Amino acid sequence: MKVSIFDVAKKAGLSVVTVSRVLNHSTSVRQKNREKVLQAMKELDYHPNASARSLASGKTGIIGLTLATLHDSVLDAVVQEINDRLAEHGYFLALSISQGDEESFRRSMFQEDRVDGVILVSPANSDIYVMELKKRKIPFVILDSQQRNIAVSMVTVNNFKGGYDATKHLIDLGHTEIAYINGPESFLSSREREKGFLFAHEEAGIKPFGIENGEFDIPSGYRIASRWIESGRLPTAVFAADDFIALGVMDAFKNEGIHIPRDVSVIGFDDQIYASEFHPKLTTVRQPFEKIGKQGVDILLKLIKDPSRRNVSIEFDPELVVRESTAVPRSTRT
Amino acid sequence: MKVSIFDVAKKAGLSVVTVSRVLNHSTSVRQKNREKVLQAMKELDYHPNASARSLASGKTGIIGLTLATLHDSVLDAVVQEINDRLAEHGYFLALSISQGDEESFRRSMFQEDRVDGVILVSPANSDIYVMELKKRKIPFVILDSQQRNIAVSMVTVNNFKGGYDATKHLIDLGHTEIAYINGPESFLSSREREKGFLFAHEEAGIKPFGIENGEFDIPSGYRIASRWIESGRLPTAVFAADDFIALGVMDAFKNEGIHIPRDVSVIGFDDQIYASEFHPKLTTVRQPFEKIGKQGVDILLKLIKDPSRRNVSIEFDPELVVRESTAVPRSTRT
DNA sequence: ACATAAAATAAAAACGCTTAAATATTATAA
DNA sequence: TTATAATATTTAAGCGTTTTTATTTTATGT
Repeated sequence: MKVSIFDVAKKAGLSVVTVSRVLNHSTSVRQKNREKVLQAMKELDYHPNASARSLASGKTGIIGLTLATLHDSVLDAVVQEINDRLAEHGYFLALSISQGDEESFRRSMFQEDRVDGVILVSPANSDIYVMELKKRKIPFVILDSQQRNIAVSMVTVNNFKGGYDATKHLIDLGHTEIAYINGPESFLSSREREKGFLFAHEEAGIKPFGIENGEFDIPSGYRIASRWIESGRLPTAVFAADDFIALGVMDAFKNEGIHIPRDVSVIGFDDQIYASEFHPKLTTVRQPFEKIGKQGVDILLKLIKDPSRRNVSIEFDPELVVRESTAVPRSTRT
Repeated sequence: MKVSIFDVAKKAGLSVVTVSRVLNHSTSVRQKNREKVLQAMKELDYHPNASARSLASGKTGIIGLTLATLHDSVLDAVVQEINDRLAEHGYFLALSISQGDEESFRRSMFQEDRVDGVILVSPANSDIYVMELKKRKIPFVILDSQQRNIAVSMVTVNNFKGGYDATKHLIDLGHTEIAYINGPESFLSSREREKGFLFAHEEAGIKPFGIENGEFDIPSGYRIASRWIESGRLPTAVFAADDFIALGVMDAFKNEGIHIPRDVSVIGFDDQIYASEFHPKLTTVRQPFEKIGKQGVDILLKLIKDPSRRNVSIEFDPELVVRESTAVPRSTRT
């Protein structure tokens, strides 16, 4: 009892091709006939079958989105933006949460011509994705790449500059005892931010208070700050590789009555939502997530339209957002 | 130069049907021939075409997931579980972030036979979804429903019990001045938790300190706690309708030197990840997100297998998780 | 070894749409 | 009015599978 394009055609007194034409917004349909078709569709409660359309046209209207984990609120903004932009263009989003292991990838939707294109967000080991996607000739773009691969399209953020800006802000305030808590070394972003931190110190001719290694999470910040407290030797400012670390650091300090920013300044990275919801509001380096998502979609859509198009890489500058967690160091005060 | 099922059949010296059989894990294929086919597939780097399969079989292998927003870390666990379970069964996940307005729904993937089933998570106004899905005969299940609709399958949590348990915990500790900060009244969960809060008080024969209204976020908790501080009249314990509110409350108290749990006890709801990452670690009422996700998938899959199956509703009990943010009230101490 | 049941294979018909080529209609200009 | 160009429509051929239905092969019991 399914109503097909034939039924619509019959009801409208036209051919199926004409119906198909109005379905695909083709121009070659007389306005009068278009209305007839639309009317027939409505009366029959007709809904096109996506599988049939895909099979015939070779396009699925689906974009695959690969995430390493859902549990990354930083990505929410990017994904939301991707979702919205894609919806504007009539695409649907297929989700693939994959740790980047070969097996889960093989089972993923890329294998069956299910998608017109793919967006990879912060892929852990993008190599295996890139190889397969290229082989299968599926257009793709990498967001927040952890590799410096020239042969692919990607949009990234200048993490070196972000690290530099954050540190410079602290130095300009008068700090000379600045600690850096890094994210995992495996992340390019960690390494780049660290370089920026180091460069700012060199430039100012001062030595870092120290560099610690953590994960991108609250407990890392808490643990490391607690160690400082125990040791009795505190930095006057800390630059955390991400907001969660910074939040953990603040939590540890605040619980010991160490006031922020009076006693210690803290600056984060990302400007994810919680950064401005806790007090003092976190000074941080903002990543332009919306821009990243939008740009990623734009690039991908162009790639889909013209697969021979050459790859493009776009890098955005992050932006320093000064809020309440940084101030001049205590010793400088009158 | 696409390699199809015909090419595989020819290479293996068998018919396309046999190839199709091994593709669909049918039993009617001699082991020897199955291997031949698999071998041919590998040699030709054959990948089946999902659109063609869907068109012929009437099944897409895709499950639609509808979320009101991505920005709800509470849902991450549910979505993750759904993703994993679905992957186990060979399904893919199509994401639809929709505010529940009619228009975005019309444009959604449900309209073109794109999905075999749908999972609705915390839908704001599920009516329009339910109507359309039923009309289109698409199996679906609602998780964390905000409506008490009997004619659909859903899995929920007993929020009344959660509210009661949280409050009872506080009362058992000796508290008699307990405040409740509610989520939006529009949420069934808010109203139910409040009822549980009230019932525990009635049962104990005491009066609540007060009931406030907020959103499910950190600023709400902070704002309300700040008001209490300003007024100079504090409850000895506060039950927050969710962990974010609780975190906001703790932030406000801690910044004023009000110690938790010595001066004020705080209990949350959900047990989302941050609950145990800040200090003191938050006592809360845990929602079994994994179970909810798993059960939702199970129900949906059964519904897909047998659409005539009658609807089922499952309700899980939440679980009190006592950590560090609650203790006996100050006055009770020796 | 033979009849019979069971299992495997083959041929052909959908599945519902798009698209290229061919044909018919309408508009435009001479 | 007629020729020509521009537009719209139709006919027919796929798109790559699955799913009957019919046929052939293999296994089972006597």
